[in-house]
Amino acid sequence: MGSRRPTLEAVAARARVSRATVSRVVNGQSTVDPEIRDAVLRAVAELGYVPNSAARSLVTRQTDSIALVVSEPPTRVFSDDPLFSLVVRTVSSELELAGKQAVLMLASSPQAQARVEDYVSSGHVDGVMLLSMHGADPLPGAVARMDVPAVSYGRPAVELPHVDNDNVGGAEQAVRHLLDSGRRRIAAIAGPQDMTAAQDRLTGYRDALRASDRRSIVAVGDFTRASGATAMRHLLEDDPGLDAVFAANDLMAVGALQALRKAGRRVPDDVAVVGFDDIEAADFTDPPLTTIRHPVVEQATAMVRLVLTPPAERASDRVVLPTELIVRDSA
Amino acid sequence: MGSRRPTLEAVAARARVSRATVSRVVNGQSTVDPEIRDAVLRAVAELGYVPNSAARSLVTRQTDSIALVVSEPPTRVFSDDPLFSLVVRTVSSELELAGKQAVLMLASSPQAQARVEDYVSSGHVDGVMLLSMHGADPLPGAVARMDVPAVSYGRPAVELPHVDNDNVGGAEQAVRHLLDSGRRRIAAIAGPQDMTAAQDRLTGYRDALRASDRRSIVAVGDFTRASGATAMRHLLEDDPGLDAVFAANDLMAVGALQALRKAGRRVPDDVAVVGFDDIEAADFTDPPLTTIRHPVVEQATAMVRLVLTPPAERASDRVVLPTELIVRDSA
DNA sequence: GCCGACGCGGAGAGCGCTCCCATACTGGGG
DNA sequence: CCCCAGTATGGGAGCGCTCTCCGCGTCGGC
Repeated sequence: MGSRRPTLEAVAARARVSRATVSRVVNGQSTVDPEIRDAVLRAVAELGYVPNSAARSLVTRQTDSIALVVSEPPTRVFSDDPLFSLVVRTVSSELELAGKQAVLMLASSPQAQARVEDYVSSGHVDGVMLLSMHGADPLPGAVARMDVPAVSYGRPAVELPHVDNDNVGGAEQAVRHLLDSGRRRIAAIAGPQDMTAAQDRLTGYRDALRASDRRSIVAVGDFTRASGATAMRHLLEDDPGLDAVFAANDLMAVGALQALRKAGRRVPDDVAVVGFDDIEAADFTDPPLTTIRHPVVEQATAMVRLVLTPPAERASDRVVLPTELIVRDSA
Repeated sequence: MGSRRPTLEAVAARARVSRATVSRVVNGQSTVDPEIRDAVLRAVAELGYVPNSAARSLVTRQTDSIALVVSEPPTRVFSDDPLFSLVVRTVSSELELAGKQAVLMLASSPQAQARVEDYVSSGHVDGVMLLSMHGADPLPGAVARMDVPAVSYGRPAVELPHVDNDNVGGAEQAVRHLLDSGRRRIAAIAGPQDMTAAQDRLTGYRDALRASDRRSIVAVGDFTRASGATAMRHLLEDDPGLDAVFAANDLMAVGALQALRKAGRRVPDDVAVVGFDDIEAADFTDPPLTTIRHPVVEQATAMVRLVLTPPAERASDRVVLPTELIVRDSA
């Protein structure tokens, strides 16, 4: 083992051809005589030749790997884990299909961010995918300025190609469902407003209410269950007559469910509840949660496709995927 | 934008020194006159120079990245997700501390495995970490044969440096706890025997029983909840007099809990139950599950340390981390 | 029968970097 | 005052690969 790996040169010598010819064979060019091609292939097999990737990418200027940058502090929100896992897995296997490799980078700390920037600008990767939800995150901006294709999972705060689910439309869907079932006084528990998803969901709620000429009543949470419960209590104090609530994510909806029960309101009889995300647990709550499902796998797939498509050939720099209303018992 | 990135050469020209000197400065060698060093640094900053990693690793023969190869079919076992997520995060940030990058690779299909082998042997990475639990997995064997440091998370079926938790000891701990609390007839629900962890846990169970001269009674599950319930039913049929059960993982323990309830046995009064893993849900079962916790983060950290240490300098090729008995209400 | 076209293989440059080695220059001791 | 050690800098080779020429040979058409 210790010995150096065989080079193109060695293969060429063994097959009695030139380096160029071996290169042509290895890279699958058609202009090679079948007989010579076979000889080369045999030499490759005998020597166990594998091209040196550093040498190759030095001249081709591409690396066949794409970075997936996750810029959330680890396990920040518990509900992120399944999402993280699913997105990582989808991205990775989708990339594999295209003959590319996923390089996972965490960018939780400022130093880590700097490392990411260096890594990317040193030409390690052919593209960058961002998984980052906070508006204050400096990374999307930084990445957008580098001359490497970059896309984001979810709408970033800055101008950057991205694929998002239709948060506005999903929220509208939720509220319209409430409206259609005869609810009159529909409150919202909004998410942290430094996240675009939270902003968009609030916008959807407002749009839907405005369209039907109803007043909005909003409490803001931070996407955790506890904050959902607190927000629900406030909402109940402010407007005891409310008969429905739209929570910007399921975790907060679960909190709302608990607060509602504690306040003696029946769900859905007295108050209807709709969540957002369709997390695993939504099916196990009491009552099971009506919610908005968004296509995580499709979104990840679309993101991969986007980053792999040269900007010039893209139909659009922005993909928005439809959401789906999942009706269970809570509304 | 658009234009080529500046090279060492450009920096040298601007700083009016030679390439070699710039290289020395960039790589932090001490033998450079402070004045010249400053001039170089200034040129670097002005030009926004970042070293080309391909060129560098072509000559240094190292890439500063390490592969993390996950060879489970995606989301096979639901309980794997948190583990996957935690290990990935730990490995990634631990590697970052050492100035290395994590390259995540999925090797679920045979083609993907082949890709991994090519990737590794083409010199893309300086080391490989394996996350694979099945004995039938051919990858550990393949990787062990290449001249790149490889380590495994969990004991692999083949000879390969690894860091594992003490599955044998943990199972012994569990059984001993049962023994100490006066249980006389202790059954086991074993995991799939093509996984080393499952083998070891069964061994621990047997060892502990043998030490106290008791007979073992074993049903085999596949680490899922449903299989735990089924196994429990069988155990109850075979030996209605049993008063304790050790399940090789928590998911199966949860299944056992359900089967026990359905059979009218009270836990822990009639039958004591101990699980393994200490998953999130172990705290929420009824009754809360007594279980064996193993140090996931420490294990991942130790694995990183192992792969980063040249074989010659290693104290040992095998690290085994202690487990901890978490006593709740089920036993 | 000659010439152009075309197909295929080879030579060689060069990608951006590191590192060995030679060279210049400094200072201290004899 | 000269020489030699010691130290900082430059020159240059070469890592392994791709790709652009270039040339050779063959074939077909007029």
